[in-house]
Amino acid sequence: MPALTTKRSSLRPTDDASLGLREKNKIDKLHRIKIAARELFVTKGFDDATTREIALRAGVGIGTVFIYADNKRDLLFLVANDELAETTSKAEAAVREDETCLQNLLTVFRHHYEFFGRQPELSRLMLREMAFYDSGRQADRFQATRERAIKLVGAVMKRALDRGMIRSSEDSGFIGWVAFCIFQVELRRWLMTKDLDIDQGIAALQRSLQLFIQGLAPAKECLVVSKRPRQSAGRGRAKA
Amino acid sequence: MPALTTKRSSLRPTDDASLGLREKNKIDKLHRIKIAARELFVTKGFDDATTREIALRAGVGIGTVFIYADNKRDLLFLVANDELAETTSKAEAAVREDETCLQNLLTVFRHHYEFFGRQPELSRLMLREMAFYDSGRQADRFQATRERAIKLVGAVMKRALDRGMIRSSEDSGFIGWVAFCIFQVELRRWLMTKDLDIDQGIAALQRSLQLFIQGLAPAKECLVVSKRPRQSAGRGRAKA
DNA sequence: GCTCAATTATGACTGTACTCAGTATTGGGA
DNA sequence: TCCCAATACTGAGTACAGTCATAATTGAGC
Repeated sequence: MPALTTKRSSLRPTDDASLGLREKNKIDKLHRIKIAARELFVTKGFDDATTREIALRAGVGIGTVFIYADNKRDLLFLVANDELAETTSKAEAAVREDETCLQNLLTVFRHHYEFFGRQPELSRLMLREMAFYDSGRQADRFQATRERAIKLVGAVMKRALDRGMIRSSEDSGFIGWVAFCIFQVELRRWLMTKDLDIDQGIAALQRSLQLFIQGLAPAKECLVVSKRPRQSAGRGRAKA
Repeated sequence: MPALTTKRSSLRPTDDASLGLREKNKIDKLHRIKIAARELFVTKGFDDATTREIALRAGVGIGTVFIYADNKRDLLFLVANDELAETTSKAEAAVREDETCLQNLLTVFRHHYEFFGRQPELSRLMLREMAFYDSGRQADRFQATRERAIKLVGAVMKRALDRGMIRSSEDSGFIGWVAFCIFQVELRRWLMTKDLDIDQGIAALQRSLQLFIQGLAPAKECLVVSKRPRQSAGRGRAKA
């Protein structure tokens, strides 16, 4: 069981004497709600974990829960935000100046596969909201972290462009975006598989990214030589 | 168990004397529920349309609604399935033997942009489920139509490969899948914009797909050989 | 320490999706 | 025609997410 709790970098429960009682209580309540929600989501699943039970376990009233998260879905992000931000930071740190573009992409994405693979059911729910979130308190932060990840992929691409390892008329941010598109959909597909084998998932992603890098351009010589084999006789599907 | 929806090509309310009363009633009820759900979803939005009101308007009991759809989300698919299937069929028919790969892709995807742009709020909800649906009665059919669209993109790619308009060591089905990945995420992004201008959305998609087709290869030998202006690519954009 | 406006917490209450035990309808067999 | 099992329909009932008027807590000014 890998540590479910976050690094103690940011929100620590209750020290820091500089804060007033009011502030300390708020931080503490938030922390308890976070812990309770995580435990119940993980053990019972999202639907079967009731907000009342979360409130009970956190030792707060039901109304209090909805001060810290806008709705039940938002609780999901509350639970995941710290860990996801940390995942992105680790991915940032793992990028290597001297590696190939593809290798760096796979490194970044592997960190995310590991994160999402840890709690598949919750990940599926989170990814569902990732696309169209209704700006809840916590979903905002989630989205911000996602932007950071997209930027990171763009940075990887920029480095590769600068060093001449790849070539394109488009700018690195846009290239990163397209790579991120592929990552997102591949991740989704992987999360629907049974065993969730990371190496297998990454291998599939690698294949897609390799295809993206290679492109589909016909080698010029081929175009020149070949005389467009016109087999347009049958199988015409076009109508009207 | 006879399927609820697939008996006839397009469910018309109540003719076909060969059917028993029982069957006819079922088809009729389903039809009324579909109409009622569509009207209320469109006028009041998904959240504000209550299942009770849908039942009332359809002239059935609330329990009956949940015989035909597994849950409220499933009602969404009930409403959209016919139209989406039709959209895919139209897209299939619009593919042209003599067009470029990119052009055919854009034609297929434009049909889908038009469909989803018609009811943006409902589309966003539907797309949310597209990735991870919890196999409700209607969601299954939705997913099947999606598979058909992926196959269609693969077929477009196959044709382009066969005619030498594109080149790749990968098979057409897989190439189609990657193109579909890009389409999906671009569509999602487009649906989050304010004005939902189709030409604008398609232009963005085109840029991504063009990048995919071009690739990022530093083109070792290709670069050396390429003295020829690639005239065949000069088709530019579609009707727009 | 005391006062009191500002902030934070609370849980009874509301409206919702969805269930299921019971009722009504159908069609084939007599 | 009538009967009755199989099928389809129903709405009162249940459990839930989320609200909001009220209560409790805090800390600055005295």
